[in-house]
Amino acid sequence: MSLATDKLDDKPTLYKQIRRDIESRILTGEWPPGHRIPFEHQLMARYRCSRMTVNKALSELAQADLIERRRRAGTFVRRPQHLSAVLKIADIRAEITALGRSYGYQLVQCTRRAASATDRARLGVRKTGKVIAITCRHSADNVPFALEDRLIDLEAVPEAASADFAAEPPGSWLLHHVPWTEAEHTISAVVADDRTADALGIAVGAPCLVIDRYTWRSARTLTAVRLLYPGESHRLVARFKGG
Amino acid sequence: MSLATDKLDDKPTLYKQIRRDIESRILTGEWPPGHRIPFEHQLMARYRCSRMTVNKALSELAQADLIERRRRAGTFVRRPQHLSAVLKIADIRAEITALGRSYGYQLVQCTRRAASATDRARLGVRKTGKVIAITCRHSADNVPFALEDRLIDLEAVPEAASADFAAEPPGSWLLHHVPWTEAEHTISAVVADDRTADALGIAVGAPCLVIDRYTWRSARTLTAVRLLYPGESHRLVARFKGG
DNA sequence: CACGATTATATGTCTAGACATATAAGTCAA
DNA sequence: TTGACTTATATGTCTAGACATATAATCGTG
Repeated sequence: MSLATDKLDDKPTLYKQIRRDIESRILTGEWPPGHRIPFEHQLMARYRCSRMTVNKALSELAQADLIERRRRAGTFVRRPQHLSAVLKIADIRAEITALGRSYGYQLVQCTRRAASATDRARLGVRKTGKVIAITCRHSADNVPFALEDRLIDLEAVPEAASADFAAEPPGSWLLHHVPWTEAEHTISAVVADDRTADALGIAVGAPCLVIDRYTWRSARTLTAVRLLYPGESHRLVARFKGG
Repeated sequence: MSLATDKLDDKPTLYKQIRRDIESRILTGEWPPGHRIPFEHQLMARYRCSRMTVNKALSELAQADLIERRRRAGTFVRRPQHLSAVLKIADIRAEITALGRSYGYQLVQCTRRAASATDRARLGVRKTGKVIAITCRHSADNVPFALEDRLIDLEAVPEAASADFAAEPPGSWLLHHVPWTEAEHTISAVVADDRTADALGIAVGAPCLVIDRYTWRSARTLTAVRLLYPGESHRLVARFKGG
């Protein structure tokens, strides 16, 4: 699962910018599966570079299975490749709409506070600063899909103070407004406590799949999020080809 | 995480041959982790090609995290990465030893029987044939690591009849004796039932991470396996870099 | 010896071409 | 209509250069 490769604090190079631009359009759903990406010669013109530079960006996206390239036909956005896609997508809205289901969002709670000891541990910061704590729920076809519990470091992401998380899911907002250099996902399992069970409409003690995601920009934690999926219903699927 | 390798029937191109040669030396252990692979200019000379061709091969291997490239220092074989290991490796023994822990294996049950309706559904076959059902436990440093529940279709894998699953874990045996063309992993969460709790030494009702893996050879299911990992202890970690 | 400055070198990116090749689309005949 | 043939075109691979940049090694100095 080699996902992307390069730190953002690298000197941005042209091919990485091209790759990023395209990847971002795909991951946000702006270019849905099946969409044909501009031809290499069009990208050459847009970015005023040689074909090899465009080709390098597209080749890497193809190697990551984000796009499919067909001679004479062009380059197309692939359907999400299961696990890697699920793990890559930082945006549940895109995940749900990619499944062809209707997306719903409810903000449960959003508070701004000085970082508690727990918050600081979670974000890996020492200094006490302000944080935003968000709890919200994502649903697919009006059925609860995932419960999100997020902490945003306001020192690292001051712009978040002015975002309206009642209108836009924090994942989407961050993806569009905040560049990051590194992310880590951890998958585990827990049983639902009262609050989780209530929010997801499942029984207390029912299994939940957990994805913890930490996002950094140059060694500084921007946000920590825990996503809880009803364990029996939601599945991460990865399909491989052997040799 | 592109596990998908290039088709064998591709016209072999030079950069692919270079990539394959190097990959093969790494995977066979001929070039162990830390080994410095030849410099680009040496590979240029060996393959009589331009640097861009060598560079393309090496870049792809680097994107796949098989090698690490450092300016001025050279290119080095990387240690196997964790998530890709978990998802790629069809063999828990390799997974545990890759973590530097001691591997233990206990066969709990191994029966050979005519496929029940449940078995047939799980394997996706219609005809009633013989199957082998295996339950076994893997441990790391003498602590239960995973419980395995496997079904092997004896029609599709007749050689399995003569394997000794008391001596060798079925995953290892299959990996070494049976070629496959496709595999699918599904990750979900459940709570431990009596039997699972007992086998893994955890409480009934404790969360477990589940990996279901199906393996096919040309549309024919060879084996279906469910792996249960104690949910709090075992974690699948994926780390990404942004661009 | 310790440490800062310099240098050599391997990789990183990029160009402006070239020819190869798969294939969608168009053409034409049965 | 259908099948066979042709053509146009987008991607696939490759070259022989160029300059940039990080850093291991070396050198020099206190």
